[in-house]
Amino acid sequence: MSSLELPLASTPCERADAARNRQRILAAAGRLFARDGVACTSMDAIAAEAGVGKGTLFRRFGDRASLALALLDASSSAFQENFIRGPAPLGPGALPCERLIAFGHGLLEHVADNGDLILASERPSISGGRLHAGPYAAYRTHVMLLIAEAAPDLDADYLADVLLAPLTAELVLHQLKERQMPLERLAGGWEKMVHRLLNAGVRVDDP
Amino acid sequence: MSSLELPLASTPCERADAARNRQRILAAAGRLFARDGVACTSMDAIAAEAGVGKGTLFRRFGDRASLALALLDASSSAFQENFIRGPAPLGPGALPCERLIAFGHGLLEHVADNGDLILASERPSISGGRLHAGPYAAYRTHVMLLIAEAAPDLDADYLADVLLAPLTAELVLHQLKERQMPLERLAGGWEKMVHRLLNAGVRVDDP
DNA sequence: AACACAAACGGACCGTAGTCCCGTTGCAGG
DNA sequence: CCTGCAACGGGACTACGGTCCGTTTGTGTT
Repeated sequence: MSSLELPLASTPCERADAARNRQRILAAAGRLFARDGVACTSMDAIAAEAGVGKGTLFRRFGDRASLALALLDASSSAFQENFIRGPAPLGPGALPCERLIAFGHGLLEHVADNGDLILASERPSISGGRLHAGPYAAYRTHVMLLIAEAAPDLDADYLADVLLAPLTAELVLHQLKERQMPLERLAGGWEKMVHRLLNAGVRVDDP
Repeated sequence: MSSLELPLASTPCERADAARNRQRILAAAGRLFARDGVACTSMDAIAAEAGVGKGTLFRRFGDRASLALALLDASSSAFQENFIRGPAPLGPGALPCERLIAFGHGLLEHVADNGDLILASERPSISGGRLHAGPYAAYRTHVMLLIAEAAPDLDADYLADVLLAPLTAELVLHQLKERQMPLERLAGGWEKMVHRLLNAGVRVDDP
């Protein structure tokens, strides 16, 4: 645990056939997910479509959730880059409260765009999977720092979990699809909620 | 469709062997869940322990989640009864904000007591399972009414989901077990959060 | 008591996620 | 170019949730 070596980083050259197969698998998974939907695509089908054996698929990606995570990596990293180093109000430069609101808007959009894939990446066999793997830790740290900056009297460590909870893919997709709430309503509700929570005692101008 | 006869309504009494087997199955499941843990108990094992076939098990309870729900029914119904008709501050009689805080405390306790079972009942194959089945709808309606009463200018329909999200079994168990947050901290954080959200502009006395 | 029939029973069966092991192959060193 | 070996490949295998269907059994009727 202490001497954790990143396997990808420590193997400068992945064997050529392995790299080729990884690409094939990612491409095949993307194709099938787009064609049949994430939920209706089995790992067998992905392996077949990629022209590799099942063993290879699981050797490369460990499990279904990690494969979904790998497919999400690009857009997920872009979002992280934006809220860490991007332009205000999402990135540095704006007030913490405004950044937090922008973060919620960005995450809502990210979930609306990549919902099914995120859901698949959050559904591992072990309990509390999404809280361990994936970008949750990064989101959490970011939100915690913003809360601590905006309202030092609050329990930022706890509130970070609280504020991330309503942005969960399962809930957001349910609100969008089953409950037919438009994305703008979720964004507006989030904005007002964050304002009231962080600026308690300060009158918020509602337009 | 017009001359539809309800088959269930015409069979007031369940057949004796069916009732006997239901009891056997519930008892066996309770025993194995207690002995080996919910996550490590297979449906096959429950059927064997109950001395019935697998078909019978699934005929009675539909799927794993519903079986967990049936085992939860007693304590879950008791909690519902309490916040609907029980004594204040959980039941009627207190201010909506106080009732909402008490509701959160009650639900946190319920989750802390029955976490693994709730988790099993929330993990069906279909997406967003916990939002469709189980007591979520009742919780949601209750919370929505309290919000609407306490702060009519808020989007109670949306905020009900938001406030229930941090009380999810997955998150609460993670906070309690992995993050080692004591239950009192979650309760305190919830209380302060609800106060700030519903009483924005009103100074809350912090002891 | 005998009967008829719906309901319940139970285990064979299926699809899927994930594991394992052995034959194969790319790659470095001689 | 040849060789050794560690990593890779692939499919047979397991465990599990869930379904199906031929058989049994409880129950109301005559």
